[in-house]
Amino acid sequence: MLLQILGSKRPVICFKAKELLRTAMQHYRKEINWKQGNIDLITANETETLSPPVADCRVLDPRIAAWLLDPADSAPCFQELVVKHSKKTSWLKSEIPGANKQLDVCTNLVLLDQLMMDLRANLQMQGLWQLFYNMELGLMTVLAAMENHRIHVDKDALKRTSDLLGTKLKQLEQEAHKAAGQQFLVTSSNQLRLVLFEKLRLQELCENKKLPKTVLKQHHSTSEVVLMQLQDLHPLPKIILEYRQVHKIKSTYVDGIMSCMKKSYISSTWNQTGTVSGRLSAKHPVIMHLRSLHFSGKEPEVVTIHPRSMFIPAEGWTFLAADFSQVELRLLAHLSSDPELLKLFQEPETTADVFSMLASQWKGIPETEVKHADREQAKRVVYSVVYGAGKERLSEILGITADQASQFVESFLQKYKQVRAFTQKTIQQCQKQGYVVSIMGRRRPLPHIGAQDYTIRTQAERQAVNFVVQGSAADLCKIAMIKIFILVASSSTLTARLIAQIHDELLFEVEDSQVEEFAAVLKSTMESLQHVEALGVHLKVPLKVTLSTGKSWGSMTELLDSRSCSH
DNA sequence: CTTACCTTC
DNA sequence: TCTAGAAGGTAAG
Repeated sequence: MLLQILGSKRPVICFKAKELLRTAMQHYRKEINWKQGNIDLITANETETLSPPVADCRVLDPRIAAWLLDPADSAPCFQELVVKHSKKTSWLKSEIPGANKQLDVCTNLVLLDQLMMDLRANLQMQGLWQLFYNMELGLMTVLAAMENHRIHVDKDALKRTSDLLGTKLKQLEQEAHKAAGQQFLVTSSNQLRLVLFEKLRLQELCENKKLPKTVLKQHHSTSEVVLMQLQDLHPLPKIILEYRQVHKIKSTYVDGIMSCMKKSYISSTWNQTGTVSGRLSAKHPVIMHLRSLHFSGKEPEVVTIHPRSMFIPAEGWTFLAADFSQVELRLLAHLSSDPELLKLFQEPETTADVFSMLASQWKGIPETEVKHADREQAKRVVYSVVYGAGKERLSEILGITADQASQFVESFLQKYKQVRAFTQKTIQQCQKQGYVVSIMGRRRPLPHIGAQDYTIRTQAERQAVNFVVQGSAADLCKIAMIKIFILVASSSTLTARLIAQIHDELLFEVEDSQVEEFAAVLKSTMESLQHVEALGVHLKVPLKVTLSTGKSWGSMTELLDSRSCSH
């Protein structure tokens, strides 16, 4: 019924309870334990590699079922699930003396069975069974395999950067002491407050500005906004700001990873039911958030830290990353059928990058002159606008006035007329049925869609639009993961393994000799998802996958299509 | 604008 | 003094 298999932390649940239980008892050295809120029954101490028969298995997890019905309540414990979704709640409450007491295993098995049957009926009624059975349950084994795999980390390099950042912090600390004219604990906001406001009396130099006070006591705050306002008056605030930035990077991205390491590797835990949009989320560490950090070194030279380059493939293996280019924008083109937007993707065998193109148009510079930052800005602008950003927010991003920003929004939506039609249609539909649906049938109830309160209602409206696109992108990525997993599992030669998923990017570790072969099959498999017959998915735009390889995650170079190279 | 996680205050 | 939660920063689109 409920097994924790293959050394994975992922609980696994089956219908054929008795059989599995017996088999499990025979094959594993297991202890039966029932932990409330952590619904595992049997813990297998032995591990086994995931092989095709396992890849095929479907085990019914009520937590995932409940999450599909309403992604808003993410990780309820078993008892909560029973109370919320099972008809047999009375059974739970009345016949078992002491509701808080741990129930015996048999009782729980009966409850679990009933719960899963009720959930099944509900899923089928809501048209979510396919999604549950084929997508989410199929993904479960993929995630289990991914969690089982280790990502090697260059611990020495990590240690070196940690030390480097440490010295940088020491330097900044000394500078701060010099600027303050005294020793003090830089990390302490109390001591900083004493120095800034009682010793240096900086607040007297800017009485025209209002300095926010802490809520409880009427002290001056030392928060970032305050320091920003003070930075022209004295060197100290700026030093503190830089100190805090470097300190944060060090603790989250360097020491954070280090503390998650076991020996020489890390292995994130993936949460399948952690988001409302259907995306995955990862913890320990959040490999999704790693990025480069630039800061001034001792001399004028600039030191750059690449946390991703600490991640290295196993000996004889290479990282291969596959990225769905502009997925959400492509999906928006499909969903809205906007002719201008469709043209962007359909017409040119797109050599050009959409965001670079838009950046060059908006900034009036040739496309070859478009910098990475320009592209990034264009991307943020596009997504902000289509997801309903207000003029204030947009003016922040673009660094223009609110009036200019609202003009910008107008002209954008004027050019891509059907985008607005799509958002309106989505909101209407949500108002009518109380939920929105992604391209593969994932749904999100939005009870506040008809709220009286303007703020609450409009937020729900934006969430509705966002979900349809973001949730569809999540669907696509999940299908891709499953397809590739099955493909590799059923191949007699391929050994590639999935390391991580960063939303629209899949990171694989591939044997050196197989890189080309796998790259080709990966690309075509992912791009073929434009049409998924079984799910009735037929996108009006092609999907584009870009591949890159490298001997570290930090130094990936684009892998160009071998076919286009040969021409 | 949305979706996450993690640290600081 | 401690800690829960808001705020703010990061990522992704």
